Amino acid sequence: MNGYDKYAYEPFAVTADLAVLTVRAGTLQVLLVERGQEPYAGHWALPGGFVLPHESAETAARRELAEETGLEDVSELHLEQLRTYSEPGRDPRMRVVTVAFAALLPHPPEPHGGGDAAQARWLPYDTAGPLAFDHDRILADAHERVGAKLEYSCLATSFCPPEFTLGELQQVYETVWGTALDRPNFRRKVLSTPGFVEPVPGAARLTGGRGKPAALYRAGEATTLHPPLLRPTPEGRL
Amino acid sequence: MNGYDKYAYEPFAVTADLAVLTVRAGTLQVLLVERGQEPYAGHWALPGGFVLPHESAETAARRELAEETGLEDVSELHLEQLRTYSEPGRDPRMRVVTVAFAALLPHPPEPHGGGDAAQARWLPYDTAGPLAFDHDRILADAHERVGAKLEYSCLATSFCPPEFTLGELQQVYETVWGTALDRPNFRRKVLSTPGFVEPVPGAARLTGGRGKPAALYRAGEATTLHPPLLRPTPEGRL
DNA sequence: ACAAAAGTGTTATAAATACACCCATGG
DNA sequence: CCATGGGTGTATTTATAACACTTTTGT
Repeated sequence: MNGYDKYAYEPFAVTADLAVLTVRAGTLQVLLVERGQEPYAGHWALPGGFVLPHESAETAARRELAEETGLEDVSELHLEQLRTYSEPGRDPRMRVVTVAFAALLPHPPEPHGGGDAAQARWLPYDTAGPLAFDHDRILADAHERVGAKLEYSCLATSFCPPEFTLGELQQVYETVWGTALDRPNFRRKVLSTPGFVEPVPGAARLTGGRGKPAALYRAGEATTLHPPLLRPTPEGRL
Repeated sequence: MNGYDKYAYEPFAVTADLAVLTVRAGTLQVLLVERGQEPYAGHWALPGGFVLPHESAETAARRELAEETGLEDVSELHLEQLRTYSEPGRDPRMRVVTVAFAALLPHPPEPHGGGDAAQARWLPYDTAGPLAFDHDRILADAHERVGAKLEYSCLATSFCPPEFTLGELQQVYETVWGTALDRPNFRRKVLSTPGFVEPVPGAARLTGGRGKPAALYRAGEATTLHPPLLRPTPEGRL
């Protein structure tokens, strides 16, 4: 803690990278950018960029999110700080410490493609091939974290538009977890948790072209689920 | 992503700070160091220090932990990455990005006091007054995270010596959560979770000077708890 | 008429909760 | 013999899981 010579060490660059996730047509999708330069030119990578001197990592992440998606108001979106990746050698050029975030979007706008990236696109999570740097791992961590948070938080509504059906909400769980859920039980669970969702007087039919019109709900005040909604057979089982 | 001039920006310093927690005599205690220099000279702070050019944040945290506690083998201890604190102005001297970790220790060795700190000491969590920088918040985040992980992981055994009684294990939960638990139910829950603890043939009596000698257990193979062991009345209740 | 999706009801099982009670030891 | 902590048993309540069944729409 002594000295504090700003230039005593090789400087660290700090970046904020984003795993922007959405659920569309029953699949989990990620917003990826194609790199235009070496290293990893032509590879897909998570959007992100340097944290500027006056910014916090979260501010930088929000700025990158707005640039990449073209959304005007990004201030209300849930940003989940995942963890920080600081292994030496992550980036061949210099020492980069990356603070990773997960963002959950409802109905995805077509990506802006602005900024430095060659192009930005939504790609299915499963086929999001080998990514640049250690972004495969960051993306996997994001998936795991979001899956876990669905169990004990009301986060799932972040994937939904302002008004949604219980079927859509259930599809969020099923898509992220990769398992089917029993509809009656899911319904009871959600409705019996005070503040998870609240009904909207009026109904629309959305899920498919067919079927009975579903009642609409809005996200409620609650943020946590008690008791939690556990995944059928979690991986960590012994 | 263009240019990559290492010195284009004001450099960021990256530090790894530690919330080292232990349970002693029914209280949650934190390892704190007294600062010898401005700013916050005389204030208590979390131990920590710069991440060196060749280190990851976790490696740096482990190094600091060894220096501060004087423990020889720190490689087996559980280090939990909490989150990264990057708000500008956290440190009045320069731009410091801190990756925070929580460490859980069994029977605490008296702190070494080595390194740059004036002195290091275990202090009760409750009375760990206002700390330097934003360390109050980091410490609170550590407490919250550890409390939450006790619910669905076998982390509690990290607070216990290699061989421990179920009473000691229960005391970890009660101390971290600040609530009393029903002993018979706790016992059943722990023993019915395969791989949480495994019995040691032999018994000792530890908790007080009195009472029936308690059977000893070792930590098992399992890392997660299914179903979880939920806190009686979690805060996020609506 | 049929498929598809929403919504309701019922039952069986498993888990969490709240106790009452006995056992072994130190003072 | 009593306080203290360990350990066992059991009933109640609550939550989960697995279904069968009705309703409303589009084709």
